[in-house]
Amino acid sequence: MTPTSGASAPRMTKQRAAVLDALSASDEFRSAQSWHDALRHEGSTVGLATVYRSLQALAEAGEVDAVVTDTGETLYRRCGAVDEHHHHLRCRVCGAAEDIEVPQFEEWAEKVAAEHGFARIDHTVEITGVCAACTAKGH
Amino acid sequence: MTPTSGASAPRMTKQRAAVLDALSASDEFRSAQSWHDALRHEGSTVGLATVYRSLQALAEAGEVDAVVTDTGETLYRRCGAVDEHHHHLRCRVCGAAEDIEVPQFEEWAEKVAAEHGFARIDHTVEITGVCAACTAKGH
DNA sequence: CGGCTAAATGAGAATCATTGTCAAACTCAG
DNA sequence: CTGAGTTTGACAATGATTCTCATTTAGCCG
Ligand SMILES: [Zn+2]
Ligand SMILES: [Zn+2]
Ligand SMILES: [Zn+2]
Ligand SMILES: [Zn+2]
Repeated sequence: MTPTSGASAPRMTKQRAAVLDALSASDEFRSAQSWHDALRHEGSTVGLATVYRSLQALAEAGEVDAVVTDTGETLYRRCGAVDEHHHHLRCRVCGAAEDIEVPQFEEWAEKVAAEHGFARIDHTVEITGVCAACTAKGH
Repeated sequence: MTPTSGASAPRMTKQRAAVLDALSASDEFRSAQSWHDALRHEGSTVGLATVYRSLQALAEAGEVDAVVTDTGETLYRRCGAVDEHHHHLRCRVCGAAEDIEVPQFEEWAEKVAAEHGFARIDHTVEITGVCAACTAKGH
């Protein structure tokens, strides 16, 4: 065992940096496969598995947000407010999204859950639609 | 083409009835596979594909509710308030759930979306946790 | 600056939930 | 009852995500 306690920070490999870069350059929610494509188009040779692993790690670390679509696909996005808990208004067509806060929702959820005897509460609040740009394009 | 207009109501086959029965006998959110298992254990010989098709049809018809878990699995449940729009407080361990209403949420969502130029709004609000029974069992 | 070792990568196989295929079985209007 | 269009079921095919494992590499030490 390593004498130093705690979990060491993940290594900063060039591929992880590339993933982070790509995410930082766009404000859209995209799937792992989509981010992988983007990286390849930029000349990177990252493997698909690595993109999946990086995104998962980043999501767990709270560096990026992840949402699951109604088709089961997981989409990732680097949000402006890193680490801050928030929700999203996302375009189903292009993935563009904005962070939003839902007034008093957290408190309300806690209360309702407690009233029903539920513990270890978690919640999902997402609003989707078609953004102005996509609507203009006829979507 | 059939002279009568519109889509005819889906046929009531014994397997679709069986699926509906199973759903009506439980208040838990379960996956298609899980419902299929349950039906088989009851002696039914329904095929897995049929269970999937039935659940989808029922969900589209608004007869049952469907939620997508964070692992991408779709869970189905026959809710007390059929056809009424509502949200859920669900146990991540056993699937037990209760219908809940979120005060003024729909109106709020519409407003926020409109302010951002989004059209064809939809939303997801789900609260999950571990129910009292499951907590007692040490989950 | 090398050397070293555990962590990270990539190519491809393997999973898993879900969907598609198509011949056979079935519902139900007439 | 009968015929025609539906629905079913066994199984193949998908598609997203995960796993395997040999190979590379980041980060640490001297
Ligand atoms: Zn966000
Ligand atoms: Zn858009
Ligand atoms: Zn419900
Ligand atoms: Zn429970």
